[in-house]
Amino acid sequence: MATKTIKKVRDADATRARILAGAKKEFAKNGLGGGRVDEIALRAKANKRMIYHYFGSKEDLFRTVLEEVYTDIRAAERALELEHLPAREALEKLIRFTWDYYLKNPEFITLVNSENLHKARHLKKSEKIEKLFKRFVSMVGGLLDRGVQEGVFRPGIDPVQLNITIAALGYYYLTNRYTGSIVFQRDLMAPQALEERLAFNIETIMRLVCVDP
Amino acid sequence: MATKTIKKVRDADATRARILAGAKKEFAKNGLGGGRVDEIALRAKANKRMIYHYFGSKEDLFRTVLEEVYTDIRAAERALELEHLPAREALEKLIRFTWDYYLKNPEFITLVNSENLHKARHLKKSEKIEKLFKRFVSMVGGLLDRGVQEGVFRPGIDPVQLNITIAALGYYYLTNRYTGSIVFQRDLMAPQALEERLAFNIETIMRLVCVDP
DNA sequence: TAAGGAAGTAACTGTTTAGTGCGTTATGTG
DNA sequence: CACATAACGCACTAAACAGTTACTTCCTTA
Repeated sequence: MATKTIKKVRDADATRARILAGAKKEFAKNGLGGGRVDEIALRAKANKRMIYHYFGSKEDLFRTVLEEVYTDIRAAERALELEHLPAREALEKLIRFTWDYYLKNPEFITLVNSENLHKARHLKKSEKIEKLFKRFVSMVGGLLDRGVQEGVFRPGIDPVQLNITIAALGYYYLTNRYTGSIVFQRDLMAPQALEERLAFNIETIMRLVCVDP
Repeated sequence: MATKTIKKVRDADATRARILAGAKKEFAKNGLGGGRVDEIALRAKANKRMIYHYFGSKEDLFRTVLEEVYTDIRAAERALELEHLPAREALEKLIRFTWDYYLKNPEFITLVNSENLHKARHLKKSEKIEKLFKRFVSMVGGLLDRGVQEGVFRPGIDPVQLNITIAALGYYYLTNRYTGSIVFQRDLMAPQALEERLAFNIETIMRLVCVDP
């Protein structure tokens, strides 16, 4: 059966994409320092030479992976279209989304951690990131203003602090899932524990933001 | 001048301690995967052979470093003696302490991150950790109960969830200081920014816990 | 359809790495 | 003082590593 997208024996785009996906997995699992180029080639079913052909170096490959994951999460956030919801509903939806995204994309957290271990030196070289976030912060700022007008949110809350707080509540719990399960002696990843935590996070933010929580 | 503690040319305890301190720095800076044993020997002004003599392997050295930093933070927490303060004051003191400790001991955060990247496989082998935390959780539990009796805290708050939340608010901000400063386009580590964040964290927790915030 | 460039490969290089074998030197003890 | 033991250091190994050389194979297009 002939299809429009014939599977080529040689396909630059597909190979590049496989390498990127392989790199994401490998770096997420072992960090930048612990990640192995040979292992990435293996995962991507590509020759190691191709990695250097398409990405130049291990560090540049890591930078590209980072750009991709940041672009992805912001795109998913934009797709929520929070502008069309009442402020309170929109806020709860954002909290739920952030939690679910971290839960379903654990590599996002480990990659960001790895980048911070390296003092964000790869992100510094990236040009496309800053614009991405400006839009996001102003969206949350608009959401807060709208809530104040509706009479449901307290005025004077900094959108950046709120963003950080929403992220923090989910991120910390999930990035420390392993040590946390040991020191607190309970399975933090059990379905019920996850539900409880999300409810706790929503309550924490609502009490912080709402006039009448 | 003769002193009680003569500086010996050969001093097993001192060498062991220097290695441990060097390892803490190196692992904190580069993670377990990126940390180099040769570099640890250099930092510790010890021969690499001694590392294997005292600690057996790189992994066991990492485990020992982890045990040390967890023991240290819990010891500092105990020294707060929160039992002797009114509940509300005690809670605020705990929030401030957590923030300050992360700020002054940034290696704690990076080491814990590294351990979580490796799914806590070193902590799993450690025996002294669990007891350490049991005491801590029950202390916070007692604090919450006391606050309820005093009529200042809401009843029914899970001490583990509260612990996680207090830690999360500081930890996330500080572990993501580098990427955060880029994406939010403000210096998250500026003295004023740090003050503002601590105040925001205290408000978040107080609104969550207190009857009349 | 032929040519030229791009996609892809295997085998290599020089270096770095965790870990060791074995000899040397200081130190507490009888 | 002697001597056993523990502290220490040199110089090595085998493997792993990021990156490269030199080559072959396929695909596009003129």
